[in-house]
Amino acid sequence: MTHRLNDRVIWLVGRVALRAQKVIGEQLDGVPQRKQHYGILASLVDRGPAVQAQLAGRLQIDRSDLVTFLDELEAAGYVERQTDPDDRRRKIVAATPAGVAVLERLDTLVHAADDDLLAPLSTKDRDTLVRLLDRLLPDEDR
Amino acid sequence: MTHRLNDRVIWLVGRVALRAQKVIGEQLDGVPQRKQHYGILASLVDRGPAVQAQLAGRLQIDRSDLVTFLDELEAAGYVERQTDPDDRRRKIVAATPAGVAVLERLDTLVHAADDDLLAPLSTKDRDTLVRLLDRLLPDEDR
DNA sequence: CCTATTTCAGTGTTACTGAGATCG
DNA sequence: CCGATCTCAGTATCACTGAAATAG
Repeated sequence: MTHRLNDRVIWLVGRVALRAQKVIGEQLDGVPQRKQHYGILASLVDRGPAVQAQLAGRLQIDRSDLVTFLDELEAAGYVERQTDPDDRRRKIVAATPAGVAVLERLDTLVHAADDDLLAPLSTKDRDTLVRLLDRLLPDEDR
Repeated sequence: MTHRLNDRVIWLVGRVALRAQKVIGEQLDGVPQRKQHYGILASLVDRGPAVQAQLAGRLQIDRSDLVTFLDELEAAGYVERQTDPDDRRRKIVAATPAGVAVLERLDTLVHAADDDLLAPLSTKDRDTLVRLLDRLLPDEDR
């Protein structure tokens, strides 16, 4: 009870996320891609192509915002949108080879940002933190 | 390397913070106070009165935004601003008895939100998570 | 006709920036 | 005159809302 704020995860995680945002912002400074571009490419590469609505659900990005991010990635040649032959309302999104390449460059930066953020923790503690945070996400997001 | 996004704390913590924000939003629905009001009151009560700039630093709230939140809390009678007699540029902010009371009501809601967010974790794991997250914050924020 | 999907425009929220006012 | 503090107005970022367009 002495330090309420340090005992409330709701508060703590917001603070840490704010700091994380700054750190990743520094790493991506001057790079035309952002956190969300990284997330989209990573999801497409690691988990395969997806229909936009699925992809939005997977990443918990608003379907509306996803349109914009995909527009940007498509314009840069990093993803492709193809109409689903089985249901022409849908568009299947996939990463291009150039997208895979840029993802790997971005991942280096994101990894560096992680190292920065996690500097106070040992390797073991980092793993524990990842595992615990992961369990807080709804199943469909994993 | 199979699931990049689940291994990057920068990404994970953003997702969790987003979920946390929703959960606390639900708990505070209909309550005129917000997360930041809670944070301010908790800091003032648990760590004592402070000059605005210090308080902003402690909470990592922008000094500019703090003005607005304090205006609201002061109008409601939950905090008082007094000019520092030693330096009349400064204003010392303190919680009033009414502020202490409302903090305790808010804390119940925040605690409930935490329980909701942390539902998948055991008590022990929750403690571990709090401890790890806390270590990621710069010293001056604790 | 109704539903699902993508897209677009507008809104709300939250944090930040820069400059003015006051005071030491 | 300089620097610190608080305040105010405007900007930027990011997520959300609601509806149009297209198609099953």
